[in-house]
Amino acid sequence: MQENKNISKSVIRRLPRYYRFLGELLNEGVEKISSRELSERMRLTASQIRQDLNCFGGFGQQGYGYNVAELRGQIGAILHLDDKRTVILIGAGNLGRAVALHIDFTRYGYELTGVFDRDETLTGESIAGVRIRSTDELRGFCEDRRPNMAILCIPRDGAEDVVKTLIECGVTAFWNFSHYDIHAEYPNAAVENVHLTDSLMTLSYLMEESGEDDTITN
Amino acid sequence: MQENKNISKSVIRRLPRYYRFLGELLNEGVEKISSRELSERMRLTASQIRQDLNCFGGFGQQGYGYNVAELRGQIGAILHLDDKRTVILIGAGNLGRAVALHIDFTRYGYELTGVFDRDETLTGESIAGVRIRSTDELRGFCEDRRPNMAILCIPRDGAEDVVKTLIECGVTAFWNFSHYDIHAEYPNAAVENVHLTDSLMTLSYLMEESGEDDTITN
DNA sequence: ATTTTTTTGTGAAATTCTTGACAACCGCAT
DNA sequence: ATGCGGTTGTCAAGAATTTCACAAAAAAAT
Repeated sequence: MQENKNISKSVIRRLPRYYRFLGELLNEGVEKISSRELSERMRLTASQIRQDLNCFGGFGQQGYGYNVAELRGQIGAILHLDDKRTVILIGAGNLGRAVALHIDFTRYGYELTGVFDRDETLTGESIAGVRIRSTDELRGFCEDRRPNMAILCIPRDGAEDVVKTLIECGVTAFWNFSHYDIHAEYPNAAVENVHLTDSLMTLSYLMEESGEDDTITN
Repeated sequence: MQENKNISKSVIRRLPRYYRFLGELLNEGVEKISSRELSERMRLTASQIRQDLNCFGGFGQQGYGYNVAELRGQIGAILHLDDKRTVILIGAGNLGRAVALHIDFTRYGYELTGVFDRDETLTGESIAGVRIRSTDELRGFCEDRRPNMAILCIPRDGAEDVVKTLIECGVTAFWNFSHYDIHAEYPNAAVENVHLTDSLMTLSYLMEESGEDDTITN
């Protein structure tokens, strides 16, 4: 499988949603589904679903559709959800805590192995069963334990240095909740920026425009 | 101003980022900036910046560039960040609390006026200075206070009913952190879905592909 | 004043993404 | 066996988005 013929980012961004919907269908006991049925449920075109899935190989069967369990498994594999990975959290404030507690990491193959905060008064406390360490220990810990991914829940000002340190220690993936944009200085790093305030501002725009119709395309 | 000639969603999604970078420039005391300089900073093309801004009117001056403070103000206005709005939070779990405490709502024109949770043992507690109410009070509260927006930090199963209730009470904007997809049943609603797990799964994919280069376009 | 440099605004080309259309195929009923 | 309804995989058209390129305009330099 995995044809790897230049998969576009647009397709990748839809895969988790497919995975989610297929999980729901599985819960409901649905065994097979056609691209048309799925398209109605997900509010997109059947053509897009077929096109997307076809990037990775023929998971469907003509006249039948797609087997829900199998397709979900395939997408999970494409997303590498079966891989075992370790993750550290930088920043144990409100947001960091919530992410650590709210996300079911094991479900996506991750294990939370370290939590760091520059506020030394937090050192020793635990979040999600993991002891909070001082940021001073960050470099030593990473060189030793080699985490695969780092979650950044820190203010903008500290972020640049932390990223630099982590890159030096070989961390190449970042789930970035900070207001700092990790950019192309590190071309081999994988970055997902979660800019909550950007999302809120987008909503502010949409709120006003949503009534007036025909002003927004796509 | 505001030409309103079918602004595409892609452009809208970039506006908050412009706003953020212009805020930083302002903090640094930068007075004017050219599309080229801004493009280097933001890692996108100068052409795109000019094209984007031009959707809303000519904010720049040839041979000079853009005035940082003025441009930021204009984008803020386009995003309606000056409007006064009220928002309620549904779900006072880890994530709900973190959002309530972490986001500086007043900065974007919002006031948090209500918090609801179906867990009655939380009733009476306060988050961010707002008393937690039982979900039973939701309908009454909304009919009375008419909040403009609702933040959903609840599990998937409760979400559908809550959305239905809120729509009936005239709430038309949703900042949705739940796993439930609010979809086109409500064509006039403005929705921003923040699917954290989708983002995590995307990162899982990118982690694996980021080394192998030329497999991802865009 | 005049020229040079810089930079925007914008039409058009290039690229990317989505949708439409249909042949090939499968399962099922007859 | 054979035909029918349904569905995929895929190619090509269509739409949207991004980039290019340059005239017009402003500022700076001479």
